[in-house]
Order: sequence, then structure tokens, then C-alpha cells
Amino acid sequence: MKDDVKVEDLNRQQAEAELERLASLIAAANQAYHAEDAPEISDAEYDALKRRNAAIEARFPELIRADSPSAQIGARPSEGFAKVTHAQRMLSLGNAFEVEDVTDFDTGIRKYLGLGPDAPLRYTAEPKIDGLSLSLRYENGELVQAATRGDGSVGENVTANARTIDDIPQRLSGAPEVLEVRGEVYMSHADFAALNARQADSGDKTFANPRNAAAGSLRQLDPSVTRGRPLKFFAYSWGELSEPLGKTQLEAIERLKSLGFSTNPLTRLCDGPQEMLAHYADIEEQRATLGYDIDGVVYKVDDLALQARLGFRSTTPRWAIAHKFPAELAWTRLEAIDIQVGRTGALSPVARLQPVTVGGVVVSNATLHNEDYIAGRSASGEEIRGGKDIRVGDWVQIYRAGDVIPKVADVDLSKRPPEAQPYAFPTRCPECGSEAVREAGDAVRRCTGGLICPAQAVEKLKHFVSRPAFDIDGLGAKQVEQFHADGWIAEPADIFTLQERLGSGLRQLKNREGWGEKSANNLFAAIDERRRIPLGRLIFALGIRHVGEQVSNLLARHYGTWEAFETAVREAEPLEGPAWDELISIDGVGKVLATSLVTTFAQANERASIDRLVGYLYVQPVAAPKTEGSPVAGKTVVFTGTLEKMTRAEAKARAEALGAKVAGSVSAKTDILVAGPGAGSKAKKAAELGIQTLDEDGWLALIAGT
DNA sequence: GCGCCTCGAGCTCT
DNA sequence: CTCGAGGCGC
Repeated sequence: MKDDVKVEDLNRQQAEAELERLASLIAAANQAYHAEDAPEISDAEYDALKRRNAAIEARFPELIRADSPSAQIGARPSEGFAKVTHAQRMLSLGNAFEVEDVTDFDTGIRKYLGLGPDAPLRYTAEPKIDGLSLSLRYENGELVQAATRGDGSVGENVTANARTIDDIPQRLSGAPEVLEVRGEVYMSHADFAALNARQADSGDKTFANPRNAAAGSLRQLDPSVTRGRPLKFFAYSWGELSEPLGKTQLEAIERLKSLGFSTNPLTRLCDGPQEMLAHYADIEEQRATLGYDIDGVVYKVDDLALQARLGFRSTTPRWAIAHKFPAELAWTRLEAIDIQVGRTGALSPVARLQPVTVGGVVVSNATLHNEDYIAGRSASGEEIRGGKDIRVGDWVQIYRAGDVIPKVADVDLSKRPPEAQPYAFPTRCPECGSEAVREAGDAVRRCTGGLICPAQAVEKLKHFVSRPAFDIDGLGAKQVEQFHADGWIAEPADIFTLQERLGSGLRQLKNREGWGEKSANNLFAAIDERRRIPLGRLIFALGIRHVGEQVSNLLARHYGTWEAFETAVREAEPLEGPAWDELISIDGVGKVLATSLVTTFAQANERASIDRLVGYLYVQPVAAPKTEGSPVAGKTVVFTGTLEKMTRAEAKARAEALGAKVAGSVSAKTDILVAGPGAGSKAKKAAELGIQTLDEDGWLALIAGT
């Protein structure tokens, strides 16, 4: 590679030519890498090209090419498994813990469907296998893909490994053209014990429990290792289908069985909550002798037509629920209570425990939630519901909520040491000494130090580099903590000047354990790649209270560009003025959230920090929706009442894709009101204002053909 | 006031 | 991955 002109010295014309040259070089390198599996240039050279490209784009955002290499994700595969987008999302289930939750589930469904308490309604009940879920895609009877659940939308491609599992047929006869079978991969107790014995013999590490063993085995990069692991599979559901598997859940499961899948033999049809609970008790009784781990019972509405009517909430189906077995409990001693300070200044107490095994995992920390959870009484003296008066030195009972998060369930007062004192929750921040205050009605006490507090600063930085925010490769929580302690990074903007400031200091970095020339250069390359950042990610990365991932994207979609967003938030004064009104008019933005935004941007030091940061970035605007031929482009639409043919989220997404703005309330600016049944005050107001009002069908007709 | 959703914070192991 | 707290919309 020839010695290049420094990016800072390029003029516009040179930059344009250089971007073109880099685009073709990188494309050629990708081609060689993929086609021949024999790259012509080294990884370091390749990274340098991409880095240079990103740096030039950051300086001349207007010159970014349509075929920009930085827009292409993963030209070279990262290590590990390829990502797979599920044709249909893999959802999780709502949970029931008590008998009452199960009867509520039944009542809720009846209400939703408009069925009386005595109308027949059948459910299936089956054990909930404690493994990991897997989606198998068959096309014309051939297994073409196996994917893990991942976050529900995007999982990992583990096809090669899935092919080694005996319970998973490679080929089906008489199957629908497209068939996605979903089920659980697990390991039996006997196989788990044998595997661990083998692992111990060969000096390899043993697994804590069958679930971890199954997960570890399926995620082997080398399928021949997976082949040697005794994995099994139960089918219990499906995703995309080219034709239905049956009219009921049970029929569909039977069909899967006849196609050659293992299905759980304890699947039963139940006539209502009484029978469901009876089957639950039955399964719980057999739990120890089943030979594999289960963690509850799943109930599903049997009639598939009813399932379709019930549909989904954002992450769970309305027609199914998981009835969990009581969590495993363990007693241990509480050795200390530490206070952690979060990104928003929240003081959270954490129990330090004498290590104890709970549900196959050694637990030494547990959350204590907040002040009231520890105290038996509040400062003013009244009893606090749920307050346990937990003291250092106490014997406490631990369980893992949802089999994950360790919590303190109970205290054994009979074993309390006589000298144990009630815990005094600090009123000053343990990290910076600032006052820690609790707003009226708030459960959380917060450090008021803001950016002065080192703990808050570090947590904010960690948030900034986290996955859904800037997601900088090689700059995780650990590194940020290091760099912060070293004084190299005090605020987000510092990340983007790290390379130039470090200059000769690079030697210091390289001397640090784990850092060599290559990793340092990789880090700088990764940082440069993120100088170009989508608006929503940037807003989220700022870490403003109440402004999470969803809200950030909502704001990004509404304002479109950083400039528009920033101007609006800066101009808005709490509770008044047109900028405030616009902010509040966004569906999903209320007073609390808007105040949090506006006051953050009104703070001089916060603003300065944000301005510095944005100076190093090219913020990608949200792609303008296709408005050509859209009858609703630029119009403000409000949805009210019950929508029957689409969910509110769908309606909104669709309208926005057509260039409309969706607002939450009717005002003089509203152009169209779409009113479903049950519309109330909004319809009235729209009528008063003479605003065009459509029913759902009218709306669909209006946007038909777009 | 209620249902649904989002945020923020917690833990362990890979 | 799950929970409690709390926000938003009806």
C-alpha cells in the first residue's frame, strides 16, 4: 500500500477521488476473501483501508458514496456464528407462579374473546423443558437451517451442529413446502452425568448443570465436538408455514410427531383451569423421575383460530403462559451490604453472601433492590410492606428469580446475632460524597453529583459504548474502566480523540497487558467506524434518564436529523411553548420524559459535553420515508379506539413509512383521525374541530395501493 | 384506575 | 434474562 496523504490534508476533490479508490480496493479485497478463501491483503492492511475510509467520510459526510464500504456490514465474517433473522419472531412466554395467575390467565382470555365463564375453552398443558430453544427450517422437506433464539428476532446459525442431533430429522416426507419447527434442545440427566465424567477424566472442565452443558455443546464452532455430545430435541411449536399443520395445537403436535419429531409424551388436553392445575400437580410429582430438567408447565389455547384472534403483546403471545415451579431455595449468611452507584446516580444495595449453591450455580451476590426492601420501617416510622429488616450477619434465604437473578426471599430472625444492627442506608454517595436524595414517591435514592461523581461518569461511559449504543469493538466495560482510571477518557468525546492524544503514549498502551500493536490499531479502527452513527443510537448513547432504546428511536424518527432534534430540545422550555408542545405531542412522550430531556440539555456542562462529542461525528439522519404517491405524506394522523385489523404499533409503523406523522392526541394540527370502536373524547374533539375522521376500513382504503 | 410498555438495574457463565 | 418501578395512553 502506498504512503497516503494525511486525511486532514485532503481537499474536497482529493477526498472524493480517494473514497472512490478505497471503495474499489475494499470491494476487491472482500471479493478475494470470499471467493478464494485466500485474502490478498492482510487483516491489518484491510483494517487500515476501512479506517481511512471511515475517517474521510467523517470529515466529508456529504461525499459518502452509495456503495460506501462502511455501510456494508460484516464483509469479513466476525468470529463465531453467522446471524440469522427469523422469518417469524421467536417469542418468550408470560409467567405464572400462583394458582391465581393461572385462573387470571383463563379469565383474561375469556374476556378478550368475549366468552362467558362457562363457554367451553380448551387448553393444552405440557412440561416446560429446561434447555435452549431452536428453530429448524425445512424447505421441500430438507433441513436448510437451524437457528438459536437470540434476542427473538435475530439468532445464530447453528445448522451444522443441529445436523448432528439424532432427534432432528435431516429430511421429512410429506411435509409442507416451508416448515419451521420450533422446540427445545436439552440433555438428559444420565447423559449429563456421563459427559461430566468424561470431561473430568480428560481434564476438561465440567458443566454446572444440564442446561449449560446443552448450550455449550450446541454452540461449539466445530460440529464434530457437538456430534460427540448427547443432545436431544423436543418439538413443541412452529414458525413460518406454507400450510397449516392442523386446526388445534394438539393436532399440530401430532402432525409433527408423525413427521418424525420427538414430542413430549406428557402433553395433555385440559378443559379449564381445574384440569390444568391437576396436570401441573401431576407433572410436578413426576419431575424427579423424568430424567431431564423441566422448570414448569406451559398452557396454550388449543384452538388455533382462537390463538390467531388473541394474537401477541409486544414480546409474548396472549394465548400461552408458563406456569413455573417454585424456585429452589438456599440459606446462607449475609456478610455485608455494599452500595453500587448506577449511571443515573441510583444507589443500589447489593448483598455480599457466603457463597452458596442455588439451582446448580454458586451465588455470592444478590440484589437488595432499594432502601425500603432492606428496612423494616421507613424513616418516619411506619411499617413498609414487604420490608424485611435485613441486617448484616443475618441468615437469609436466597432464590434465583426467573432462575437467573439471585434475590433475598426471607430472613431467619431466630438466628439473628444479638449484636446485629439495623442497616443504615447512606444519605451521601459512597463514591463522591455528594448528597443522595430520594424524591417523594420514589423508591430510589440518587446521588446528586451528576458528572462530578466518578461512578456515574464511568457508568455513563459504559452505557455509551454498550451494544445498543456505540458498540465499539474492543472497548467494553472493562477497558472503559481502565481508561477512565488512567485519565485517558473522562467523557464520550475523549474516545474520539484517543488516538491522536495517545500518539507516543501508544507505547504505554502497548505495554499494558493484553494490548499489542494489532489490538491497539484494531481499537482505533473500530472507533473510527463509529464516527458515523445513526441518530437513534446517538440519542440512546447519551444516557438520559427515561430515554432508552425505544424512546430514542421514537425521537429519531420524529425529528429525522440531529440538528432538528437538538434545536427542538434546546428551544423547548419545560411545560410551555411550541417546541415543548411538539415534543409532548409525540405518541409515547409524556411530561416526565420530556422534562428529563429538556433539563439535561439545559445544563451547561452536559450541553458542552454533548456538543464536543457531536463535533467528532457524522450523525446519520433517519431515512426519509417514501412519500411518492402517498396520500398521507406530511399529514398528522391520530389513531384512537380499538383497531381490529392491525395492532397499534403496526398502524403507526405503516403510517410513518408513508410519510405521515403519528400523534397521540387531537389538536388543530391533526389532519386525520382514525377511530375504531370505543373511541371517545378524541372523536368528539375531532368533530368539533372539523377534522377528517375515518374508520379503520376507510383508512385502509385510503392507503391501499401504496 | 388499569393494562401495557419501557427503563434501569441486578447476577453468572460463556 | 427477569424483575420492580414508573411512565404513558385510554
